[in-house]
Order: sequence, then C-alpha cells, then structure tokens
Amino acid sequence: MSSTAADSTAAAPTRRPGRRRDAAKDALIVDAARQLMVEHGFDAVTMDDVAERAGVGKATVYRRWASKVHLAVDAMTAAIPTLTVDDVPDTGTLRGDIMMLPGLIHRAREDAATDLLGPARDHPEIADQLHQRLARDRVAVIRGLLERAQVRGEVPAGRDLDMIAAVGPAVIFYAKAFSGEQFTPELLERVVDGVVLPLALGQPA
Amino acid sequence: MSSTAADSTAAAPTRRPGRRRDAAKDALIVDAARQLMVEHGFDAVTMDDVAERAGVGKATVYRRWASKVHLAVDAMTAAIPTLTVDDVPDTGTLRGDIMMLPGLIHRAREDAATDLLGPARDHPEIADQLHQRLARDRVAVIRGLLERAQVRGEVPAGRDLDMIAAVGPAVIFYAKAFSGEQFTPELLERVVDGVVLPLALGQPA
Amino acid sequence: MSSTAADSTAAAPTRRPGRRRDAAKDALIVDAARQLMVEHGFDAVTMDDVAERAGVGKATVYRRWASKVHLAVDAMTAAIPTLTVDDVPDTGTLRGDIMMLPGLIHRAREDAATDLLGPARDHPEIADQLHQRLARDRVAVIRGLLERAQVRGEVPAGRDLDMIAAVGPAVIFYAKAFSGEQFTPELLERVVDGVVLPLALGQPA
Amino acid sequence: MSSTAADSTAAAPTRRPGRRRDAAKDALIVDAARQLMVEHGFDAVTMDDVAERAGVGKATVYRRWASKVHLAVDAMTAAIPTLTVDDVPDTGTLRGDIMMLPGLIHRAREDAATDLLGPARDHPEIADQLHQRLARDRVAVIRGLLERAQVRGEVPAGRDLDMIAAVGPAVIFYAKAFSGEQFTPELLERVVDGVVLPLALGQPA
DNA sequence: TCTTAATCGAGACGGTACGTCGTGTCTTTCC
DNA sequence: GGAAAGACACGACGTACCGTCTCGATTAAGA
Repeated sequence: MSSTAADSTAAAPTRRPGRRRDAAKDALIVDAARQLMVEHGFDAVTMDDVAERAGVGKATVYRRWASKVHLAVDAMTAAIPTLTVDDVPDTGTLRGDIMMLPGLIHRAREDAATDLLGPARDHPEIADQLHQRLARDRVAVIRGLLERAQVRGEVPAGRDLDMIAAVGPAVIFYAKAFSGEQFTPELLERVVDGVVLPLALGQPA
Repeated sequence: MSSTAADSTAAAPTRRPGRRRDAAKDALIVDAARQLMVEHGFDAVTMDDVAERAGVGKATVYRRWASKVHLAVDAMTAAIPTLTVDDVPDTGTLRGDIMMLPGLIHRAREDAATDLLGPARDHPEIADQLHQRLARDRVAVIRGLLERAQVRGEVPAGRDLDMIAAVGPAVIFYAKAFSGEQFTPELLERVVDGVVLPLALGQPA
Repeated sequence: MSSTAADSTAAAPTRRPGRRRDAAKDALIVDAARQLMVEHGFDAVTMDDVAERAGVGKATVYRRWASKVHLAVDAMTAAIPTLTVDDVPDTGTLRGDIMMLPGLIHRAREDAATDLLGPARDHPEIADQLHQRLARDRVAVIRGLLERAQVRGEVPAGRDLDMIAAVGPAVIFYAKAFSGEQFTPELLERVVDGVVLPLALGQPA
Repeated sequence: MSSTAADSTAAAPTRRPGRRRDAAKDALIVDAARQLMVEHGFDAVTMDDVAERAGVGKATVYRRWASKVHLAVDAMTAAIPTLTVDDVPDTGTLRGDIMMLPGLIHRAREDAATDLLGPARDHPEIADQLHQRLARDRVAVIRGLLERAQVRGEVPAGRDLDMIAAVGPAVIFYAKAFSGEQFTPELLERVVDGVVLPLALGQPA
C-alpha cells in the first residue's frame, strides 16, 4: 500500500518486543491526508491537520512516512485502484472501450496530485512513485486497449502505440493544468475522436 | 492664455503626487527571482533572498507583488519573449516550421514554472496568468503555423486546429512531468512525426 | 520654540533664494504629535500618523526634527507654559502656595512624557532637554516658593532647599510610575503635609 | 518567577501527556534577555538575538511570553533577589540599616528597567508586574527597617511609615531619570540625612 | 522676466524587527 | 516499545515602522 511504510507483511521469524504497529492507522492517516488535500490542496494542509483529523499523533505519521511529500504521494495514489486492461469490459470497438475509462477513474485525486509535481521535483525517487502511479498506470491501460484493438484488426500494425496511448491523458491533463478547463464528456469526445482514433485507426500520413 | 504654457487641465490621467515607482526595480526583482528560482527551485528561495539579490527592500517587493507566488508567476513568465508566428521563419513545410520552435524557446524556465502549478492552485487569478503565458502562447504559435500550412495547402480544411496545436506541447509536458523524460530532439521528432503531422496532414479517419 | 528646529532667528544677512519654511507648520506638527501621543502613547504613534494628522508630508516633519524622539520631546514639553514663581499667587503660607500648583500644571502631558524616558536614554542631549523642561521647571518653582517662605520667616535658614523642592515631585511621580496610583488631591495633601512641610518647617533632626 | 510562563507547580493530579516544558529554558531565556538588555537597552535587543543567545527557537520564547515587553519585564525583575527586611543585618540604628541597602541591590538592572516604563504603559497588567517588583519590594524593605527602628524606639509612633519609606527611592529615581544624576554615596547620604531621617526621627511639624 | 533654489504633500524606498506558523525531531506519560 | 500529546530548533512568511529620497508643484529671491 505504502511505498515508505514499513512492510508489515514481511516474514518476521524473530519479532522484536514492543507493541505492534497498528496497521489500521495507516489507512486512517492516508484517508485523512487524502480528504484534506483533495479539499484544500497540498500547501494548505499541515501535518498537524492530518494527524488531528486521523486522531493520531504526529510522531505516528512520521514513523510511517518520511515527509509530507512522501505521505501525499501515497495519499493521492494509494486509494486509486490499480486499473488494468482486464478491468475494462470489451465493448467491441476501441472507441467504446476508451469511453468506459472515465467512469472507472476517480479524477478529483488526480487534480490534487498536481500539487505534488513541484514539491516532488527535488525528490527523484518520490517523483518516480508519483509518475508510476498516475501516468504509467493510466497509459498502460490505454496501451492495453490499443493492443486489444490491434488483435481485433481495428488498429493496423506498425503504429507507435506508446505514443498514441500517452496522447489522450497528456492532452486532457494539459487542458486542465494550463488552460483551466474542466474535464467534461465533450472534451473527452473531442480528444478521442479528434486525436486518438485518427492516430490509431487512420491512414498513415 | 499662453500659447506655450502646458495646458494642465488637458487630458491629464491625473497622476497622483508622490514619488513614482521605479520601473527599473520591477525588472531587478523579477530577474533576481527568476535566477534564484531557476537555480534552486521555488521552495528553496525566500523573499529575503530575492530582495537582497535585487538590492531592494522587502517592502518594495511586497508593494508590487502580493505574495511569493504572485512574484514567481511573473518571474517565470515575464521574461519569456511572447513568441508569435511572425517570429518563426517560413521554411516552406509545416514540419520544418515546427522544428524551429525549440531553438526559439528557452526551456529551463518552463521547468521551474512547474513548481508553480501547485502553489498557484488556490489563487485562481494567478493560475490564470500562468496558464495564459505558458500554454496559450505556445499553443497559439503552433496554431499559427498550422494556419500558415493550411494557406499553403499542406493542411486540409476542416481540421480541429486548436486540438492539434495543443497535442504537441501536451505530450512533451506530460513526458517531462510524469515520466521524468528529458526533452530531446528525438522526443520532438517522435511527437512531430508520430502525432502532430499525421493529425495535421494525414487522411481523415 | 523648538529645541531642534532650525533657528530661524539666526542672523542671515545673505539669505539664499528658495521658498521659506512655513512657520505655521511647526505648531501643526507639534500639536498633532502631542494629541496623538497623549491619547495613545509614544510607541503607538507613528510618524506617518503625525504627518497625516498635521496635514503635512513626512519630509516636512523630518526637515524640522531629526527623529521621532526629538519631536516627541518638543511635543510633550513645548506647550507646557514655563511656570515660574511669579505665576503662583502669594497666599501667605507655604502650604497655600504649594496647593495652587496642581491647578497651574497640566498633568496629562507628563504622563505621556514618561514614555520618553526609555527612548531618550541613548540620546543624552535629548534626555537633557526632557529633564530640563519637566523636572527642573517644576522643582525650580517649588524652590522659589520655599525661598519666598524663607523670606517670610516660615522656613528656617540652613535647610537643603534643593532637596526639599525635589521631594514632592519625586514622590508623586514615583507613585504614578511604579505604583500606578493616580494623582489625587488626597495624595497631594499626604505628600505636602507628611513630607514637604515637615522638612521645610519642622525642627531640625 | 515568571508572570506569564505556565505555572508548572500547579497541582495536577492528572498530568496530560506530552513533553513537558523544559523549565531550564525559562532561565536560559530570561538570562539571555537580561544580559542583552542590560548591555544594549530594550530597543536594541531583538527577539532573535534573545533566542539565539539562549540557544532556543523563537517559538519557544513566544510560547512562554506573549511579547517582547512581557519577556523584558521578567528579565529585568525575575533575577532581582526579592530583598526582605530579614536580609538586612541589624546595625542598631536606622541610618546604619539604610546604608546597607545599596550594597544589597544591583542597580544596573533598574536602569535598564526604566526603558520598560514606556512600552509597558499600554499593557496595564504588565505595568503592574513591573511596579510590584521594582517599587513595592524596595519600599517594603525600607518600611520594614522603619518598623524595626520603631520597635527599637528610634522612630516615634504615629509616623506615616508608608510615605517615609517611599521618599528615598522616589527621590533617587527622580534624580536619575530626570536630572541625569548618577547614583553616588553622596547622593544617598544627602537623601538619607536630609530627608528620610528627619522625617522618621525628627520632631513633629 | 527668467532663473535658481528651497519648501511642500505624497508616497516609494532600504533596512530591520515583529509575531505567526509549518516542518520534522524529541520527550514525556500511558498503555 | 508503540502511541498521543505536545515542546522544541529552525527558518520563512507577510506586516509595520523608521528615516531617506524622489517626484511634480509651488514659492520666494536674485540676475
């Protein structure tokens, strides 16, 4: 669940003495952080806020996460069910498959995650976590759908599937981050029909 | 009434008395902020640092910018020469035109500007500034190039030029922000040849 | 009038050109400072406050007084009419004479002047002004009354008149400054009858 | 010891958890403040200076004292050993007893405390502390010596001991504050022999 | 009459202290 | 020894004030 929390599932043949770490607290803390950050943004949330909301001491938080950024990464991503191609029902067409995605993804969290881009810059290993969870997962699923469509014969061989899979999330993120546009079904349709499908299905240039 | 006496009642935009704000200080401060932030990142730079480097009192900074974020937005964007289509020499082909762009854009600043996405969230009017300067300018130029190519006959009528113009910056930004990829000529070629040109020049889906 | 304002009476046979200083502004500024400081205390009043209340630019203030403390000294003391023995009607008895004093002195300003003791410490020449105006004047008057009483035969020769004259003001100031007692006719009577008159009139120890 | 620091001696049968305030820090801070203020004066000392000298964070200072003035009051008075009559050896005569006092009192601090009279004005509860510690203690001791002398038969019954006890400190403070005189043995003698003893021992007026 | 120089109100300026607050660590008491 | 509570060192933030400087307008004196 957490990239930095001690792995409580590790086989510990010789358990050390002392009270065991309450695994339930992990969830409490992550939930508190997620709620607060989704609502107020990364900067406006303090570690004291998180600890208080979680009904937990600050030390307990820091015993599990090394910093606010570490926690935020987990908070923003942990609860996102790792979507895989198999989770997307086969509708028979690439377009149909792609249109299923928004319903499967909770987007509020991705917005909040934007706040992490800056702070995560000087923590490469954290940025990595963030990237993996937000972008790679998302792109990987679309890539899977493209492959499925290729098997089906919809998508010709020889296309740069990695690139095409990335275009959709990229444009939508860009529109949100820089142009302030909200995500809407119309935007999705415009991207899918104007960019993704032409690239995937259209004639070679 | 004298013919030479300045008519003080004339359209005088009623300048208030008092010492005028030294316009040169604006540049001094913005430059200091830009240099420091490009080098160390948003969080590592303090307002005292900026004031000291600019040779200016902190009050002077706060008289012109309401907060660190406000200043940073200007610092990261003000000095970016507003690129217009006319700045891009006409190479005769859309591909050639687009390939000119990286040389015309200074990218270090855009990286630093990423740090601002988070802090700017809770200041919509600031985010607006940021968006306008970073994204809209960039996209507008490409849109101009597309129109130029359309006039030239390269690009068929009826294409969603806005969308196509946005795809390039979007994919490149996404690659940098989420996948940690650096901008390289190869990435540019892959995007241009794999996405932008097919969409702009290719057959309708 | 002012200890630090430029001496306009200085013999200047060759006056330089230029606008003359508006003498009326001196009073305006001093009055503003006095009102504000009596009401709010030294620290709570800013030079901007004074300038604004006086309807004057800050530079005009600083052209006449070197600092806030300098101005405050004048403000607190300038308007105190320099009391002399001759202003005190001869009631025929030392006690009667002394009892006239409170009615002749405006005390609110002395309270406000207390605020100056601290700030004036590191400006000896200012402290000097303050001392002279507040204490010496006051004590000098009482000394005059003692001498008058000595002529009258009330006070025996050989008494330390300087010391006796100082005791009254000292005790009353001490009571106000350190014990927080307000000045009342009762306090005055207690000091006069319990301390000053015994020392002045009583038998030698 | 401290007017505003939490009273750690409060009977707390159920102490709350949490790190206790390090009582040693109180002394560290007060000592730092006292040294700096005695040396440089109230205005020239900053809270950062105090914190640094004390080896303490600024927040720790502000957790215990609400403002610079609050701290200064404690700093200037806390370390003054509360002198009582019992600390004054019985020399057999009132004069002898009184002459012991200067050696028992450290005066540098009282000078520095003068700086507080102004700033403390708009904080009545602070002024109260200051008054109590500086004046009342001092006067109380002298009053004790007077009573001791009364028992001894030196001082006749019916004298206003409160007033007589206050006269000495008052005159000496007045001389210092308003006339700029330094405290000297000569001044003391003049006050004792010219004012205090005549009032205490002399014939009724 | 024209030039020169000082004053004026307004307010920007450099410097600096204040008091607040956030992070991440450490300490105390209870379990 | 883990947990809640909260003190602690460090350091940035944004505000406020002091005393100086600059601006355009005004007002005298001298050429």
